[in-house]
Amino acid sequence: MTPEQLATAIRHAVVEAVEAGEITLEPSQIPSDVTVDRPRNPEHGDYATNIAMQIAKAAGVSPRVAADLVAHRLRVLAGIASVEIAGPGFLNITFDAATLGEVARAVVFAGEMYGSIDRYSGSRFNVEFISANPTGPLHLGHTRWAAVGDAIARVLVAAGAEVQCEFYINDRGAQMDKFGQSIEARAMGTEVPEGGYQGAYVDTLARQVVAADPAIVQIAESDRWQAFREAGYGLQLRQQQDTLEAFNTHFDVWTSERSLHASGAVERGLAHLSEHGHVYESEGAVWLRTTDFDDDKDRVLVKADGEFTYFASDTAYYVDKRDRGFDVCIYLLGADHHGYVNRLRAVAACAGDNPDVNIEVLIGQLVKMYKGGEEVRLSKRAGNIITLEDLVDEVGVDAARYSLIRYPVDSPLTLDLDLLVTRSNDNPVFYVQYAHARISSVLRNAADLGIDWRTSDFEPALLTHDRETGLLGAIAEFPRVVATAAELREPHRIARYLEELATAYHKFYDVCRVLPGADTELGPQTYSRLWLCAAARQTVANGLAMLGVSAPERM
RNA sequence: GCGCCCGUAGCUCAACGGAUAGAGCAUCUGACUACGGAUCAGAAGGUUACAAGUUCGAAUCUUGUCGGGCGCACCA
Repeated sequence: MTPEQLATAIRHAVVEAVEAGEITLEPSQIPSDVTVDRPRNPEHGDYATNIAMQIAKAAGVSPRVAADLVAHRLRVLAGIASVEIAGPGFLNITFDAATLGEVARAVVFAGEMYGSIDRYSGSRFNVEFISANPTGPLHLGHTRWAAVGDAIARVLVAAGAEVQCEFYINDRGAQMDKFGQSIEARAMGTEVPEGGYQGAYVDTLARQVVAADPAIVQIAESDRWQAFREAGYGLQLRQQQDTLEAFNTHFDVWTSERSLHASGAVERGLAHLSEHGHVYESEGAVWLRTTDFDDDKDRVLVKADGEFTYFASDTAYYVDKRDRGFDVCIYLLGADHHGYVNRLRAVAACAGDNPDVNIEVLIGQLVKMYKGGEEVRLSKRAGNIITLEDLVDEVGVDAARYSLIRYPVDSPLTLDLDLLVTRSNDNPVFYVQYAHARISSVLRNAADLGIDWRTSDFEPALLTHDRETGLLGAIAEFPRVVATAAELREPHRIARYLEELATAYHKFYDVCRVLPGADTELGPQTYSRLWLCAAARQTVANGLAMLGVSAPERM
């Protein structure tokens, strides 16, 4: 019996009590999601539920009475050893040893699919993140989303969703012109224009552009900056793409703002919005009445000079995504863009969609970084930006991704580069990976001894040691953690869970000898513990895969 | 001024409204001539910023105050 099945059984017991006339509840008063916790205190059993306290009031009975009605229906179920009523009305449930042990077998059989659930099967998600200008390298501000956005996508996939990761290239507008003019200036040895790009990378781009096309310097001065702009654009975009692939973050689709205009998607988007009646003209400009839907002020789509605004591209892009068949469009934005939330939701509403369903804007707070006890400030002008590549060079892909993913994004994150490079528990990725390597070592040693646990008898009832049941319980939690992480779009829950799972394994390993040694002989216990090890390793590996972090067999 | 986010151990942070608020780091004390000591066992460390409220139960929900971050374009 899994925790999920237990929850179902508990709900069923409530329904039975109602049908038997023992308590009176409306169908809506029976919780659809029954809470089943793993208590911290082992005296409280393997699992605990608060169902009695939830229904007591509506049923007009005391929690203890409600608890008793549920308890005696659970006690007769196969696999449940005991059900006790405790405290204000908690039900503390203990499984038979074999019931818990069966988890190991199920995990081994499920393999890489363990933890995959069907919560979102049939749903199509578009996850857009980073979406930087192609005018420079990706920096720390983008890095958090590069890791977290990718992990969110992986978790949603594990939850059964069809997911497309998308990068929106802001390749239109004045900043691109400044970019071109800056490269040109460096190549021609002239002054970088006011407000232009100063970083050393501009020099590098200039050299690369000229090296690839020496004739570019011969172009007439009036047109030359545009040639530099296009050449630099191509190089910089390529560089961003290579960096992200090396970071284990893959985008299925790269959509450029220019292409939205070239393909007529912008006009189509505006037409779509007009049909829904939220577009109007005023003071020579065309506006979207976003104030119909909670925005502070209406937004301009077409300026008085006839130019489309950036906002026009955004609205068209949203309509385009929905036309491509996505049920939910997720936007991951930095805190410096939180002012966009209401207007983006308003766009969805203006397009005739439900902003509570079809669009989701997640805001991530900014990342600070310390080195040598001092904050490393981000400043493109001063040229001391930390790029995603810098971070990876310092700490490696696994540590960088893990450190960025293991915290919720709604609070600002402070990372200490000096601690990240040390292989201590300040960087728990090593703790988790070590558990995987350690299990791998045990299984390797077993094979060297000629022990084939797969073809041996697995006896789940032998796994009764506290450290064994603790590990089994941790393994059994995984699918529920995936469900929560997916529903809340919080992949940090996977990381935190993996740390608990690793702890459970290390504790088990410390006390429970697996392979035959001085005091232990090859027998059923060895085989059963090897099954448990295999299940633990599989779960660790599956969890790390959801974070895009490697699961090494040796470290 | 208005809006969003945050305030938890010395530090970095956890905790889908549940039982005694937990980890790691730092400090202190222990554990292998058997499977990887990058581990494990233990000690110490708290008025969950503050004040009211909601309820069987609040770090979590509501309101207010204080403190910090970010944002309020016919820029992109």
